[in-house]
Amino acid sequence: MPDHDSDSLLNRQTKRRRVDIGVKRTVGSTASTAAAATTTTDNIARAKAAIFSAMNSLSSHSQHGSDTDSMECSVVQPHGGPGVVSASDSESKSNVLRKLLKRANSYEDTMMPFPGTTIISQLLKNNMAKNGGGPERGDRGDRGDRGDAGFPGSGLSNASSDAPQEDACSNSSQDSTPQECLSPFGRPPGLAAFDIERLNDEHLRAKRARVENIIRGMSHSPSVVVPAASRHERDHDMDGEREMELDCPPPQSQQQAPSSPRGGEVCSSSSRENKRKQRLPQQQQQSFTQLVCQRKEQKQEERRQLKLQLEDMQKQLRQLQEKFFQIYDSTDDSEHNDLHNDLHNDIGNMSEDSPTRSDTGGDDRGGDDLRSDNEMSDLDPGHFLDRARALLQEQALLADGEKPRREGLGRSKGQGGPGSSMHAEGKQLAETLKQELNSAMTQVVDTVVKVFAKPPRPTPQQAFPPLSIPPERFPTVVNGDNPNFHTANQRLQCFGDVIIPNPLDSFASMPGMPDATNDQTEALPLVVRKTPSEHHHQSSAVGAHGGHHHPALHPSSLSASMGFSPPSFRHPFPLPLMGYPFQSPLGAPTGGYLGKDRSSPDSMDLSRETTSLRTKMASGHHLGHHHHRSLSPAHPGSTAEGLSLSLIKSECGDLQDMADISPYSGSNIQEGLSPNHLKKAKLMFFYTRYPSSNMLKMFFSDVKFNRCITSQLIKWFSNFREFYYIQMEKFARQAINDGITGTEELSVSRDCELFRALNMHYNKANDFEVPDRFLEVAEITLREFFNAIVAGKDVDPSWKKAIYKVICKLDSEVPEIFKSPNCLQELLHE
DNA sequence: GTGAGTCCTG
DNA sequence: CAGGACTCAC
Repeated sequence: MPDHDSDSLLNRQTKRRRVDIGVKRTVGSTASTAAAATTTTDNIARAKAAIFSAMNSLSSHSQHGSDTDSMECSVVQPHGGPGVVSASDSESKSNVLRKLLKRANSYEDTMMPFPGTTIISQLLKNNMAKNGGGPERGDRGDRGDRGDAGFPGSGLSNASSDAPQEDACSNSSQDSTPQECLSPFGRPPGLAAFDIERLNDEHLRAKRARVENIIRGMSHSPSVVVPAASRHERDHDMDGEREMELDCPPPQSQQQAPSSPRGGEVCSSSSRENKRKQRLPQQQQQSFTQLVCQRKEQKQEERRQLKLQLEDMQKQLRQLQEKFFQIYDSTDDSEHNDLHNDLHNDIGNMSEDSPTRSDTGGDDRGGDDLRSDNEMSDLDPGHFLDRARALLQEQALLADGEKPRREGLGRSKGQGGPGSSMHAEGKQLAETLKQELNSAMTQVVDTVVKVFAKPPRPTPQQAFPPLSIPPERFPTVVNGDNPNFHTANQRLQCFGDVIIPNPLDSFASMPGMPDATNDQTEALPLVVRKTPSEHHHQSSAVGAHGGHHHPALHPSSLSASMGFSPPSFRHPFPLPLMGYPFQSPLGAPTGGYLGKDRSSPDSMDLSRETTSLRTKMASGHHLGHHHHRSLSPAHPGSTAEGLSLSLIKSECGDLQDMADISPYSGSNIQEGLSPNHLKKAKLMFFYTRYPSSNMLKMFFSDVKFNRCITSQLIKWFSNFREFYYIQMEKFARQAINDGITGTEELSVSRDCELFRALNMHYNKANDFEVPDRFLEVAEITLREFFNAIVAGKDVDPSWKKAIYKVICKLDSEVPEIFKSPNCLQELLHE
């Protein structure tokens, strides 16, 4: 996995870790890497074939799309008369396949309003076919179980026709035995069949029947036990492989779901089987009975997986149907007639044709196929169940009295009144829906196909089901009971999210899960995947501002990034910020400050200070600034400052009294220093360079003093002095350089450069008249520096201390007005 | 040990 | 302007 330069180290590490895990997993569970790779390729190829088939379903509305399908499946499919069932296996095979394909096309036609559903049906068809039947064929599964006999009412006579048919189509290579190639369930995969239980039972029974057939065949030819076994095993493996290729992915997504205990079962079972498989190479002579037992276990696992997958698909299908019904619920009856007719026909298709549909017989779709399907389904109790369910669903969605009309409509699909205006509207709606679904579907399909087409650089044979498997691979497959089966699938699943998006996942989650696409394209290897619903929920929850966060602690993005620390944030309304606007000496709390200073140079100063404060805040201090922001959005500067100061308080751990003061309490005592306090301190510097702590307390009586506040104020003045002395030294040296020889030539006036620099620093707004005394002190200081430098005292590291001593004695008394909290306002208004 | 102050850095 | 390191006096 290529590391992106822009990725942070953490991300890179994470990615690497994930990849490593993935590799470990794969390697750990792979007995034969090469074989596993081949199997993976096979799986990919098959998945590709399935995708292409689905795409064809989308793009091809033609009833003859079966040609394409068969071509892609590498199966030469002669076109025979529909409904003709040959007694020979090969013919039966062909017919069944053709039927299936045709049926699929007819589904496509009827399902056009639901492109996604069409694909789902395709996939389901594949799976169901592999599993040997449709959901509603549980009873038939019984029949098949009893003896592979043909189904009464079904045109198919072989018990194992359908699934292997698909297998043959997708794998296109196995010398499948007739039994394997023939499925007892030559019926269309019904999506409307919501009876999962029956489907699974049928599936299991079909598997069992096949296994028994295999056993029988093996027992009849002991002389060829090993080769036959190999062959059978290979076939079975291929079959299982194919099944897993489609079956596994959805279970994986569900495996991750905490609420899916079956996922764990599958996982454990898979691991168990893998272990078993790894042992098998040393037990080449083990009885086939044992293999059969294992096969049964595997079938059960597959069944469970299939069940989960079907559940997902059915959920999505229901969502689609409900949406569709809701859309047309508001339309009139005529619309219902037409659209519901179509829809129900589709549903009937998915549920292997409903009685109603069988009655009509005038469907647009292939009549023969449908009829045969109907014939089969008519005798199926499960079909009535499905039908009843569909009706109930309709009733729930439609107004009373709709049902009879619907029934009548059901009889004549496509007979909906074309002249109805509502019908036209409905058509428009349908078109819109189609387009939307088509676009979504196209996106997903393109993505999947793209991904599939890229990585393995498949050869033509790999792109589609390989025609043959290298003989040398047989032993591996046989011995390991297809050990690569799980391995490859695991690998596919593990990297499915990144490298190989599972086609089933994409399709399954497509209709109702817009996130599915993102989910798949996201680089989330080995990361626990949520079920689509979970995903959706999660994303929605995130969108809804993370329901997991405590309401009181809703940190803003900034606070979150800064590492908001609730414990240190005891007061809901930090006073530094809160109090500041209310006592602002510069004007009204709400805007007076900004309104006045914004136009003045001082506002820039304050902005700068604010910026610095913000910088400080951003430098890793923890503040509940989101409260400030929300409470005084009009005072970003003061807010920041207050925060900064409150931060200081927090850091000092002197927050005991903070909770006592509320910004609305009217108290003049602030918990922190505001920008105005800083400004005031600067102005005070014109009078005193070395204020004592007591003095500061006196002049900042509106501030609740603590160690931190005092230190802060002292630090302020220290900084003032620093700048002051720096300027003095600077100008003293400059004077020396200018050739001044005597201190008498040195003077500090209001228009001199030194004063301007100082005034700019302490009185940027120039809205305060600097006392003359300060000029005197500045002049004295400058001369001191000049003399010291001239005397060469600056060689002494502490040569300034003597100057400090002198200057500290020059402090003058600060006017009483500075003791007023509103001194700034008063001073600046003078 | 603590506070005040300075120096240096950012 | 703040913070850290450091010194120094108490």
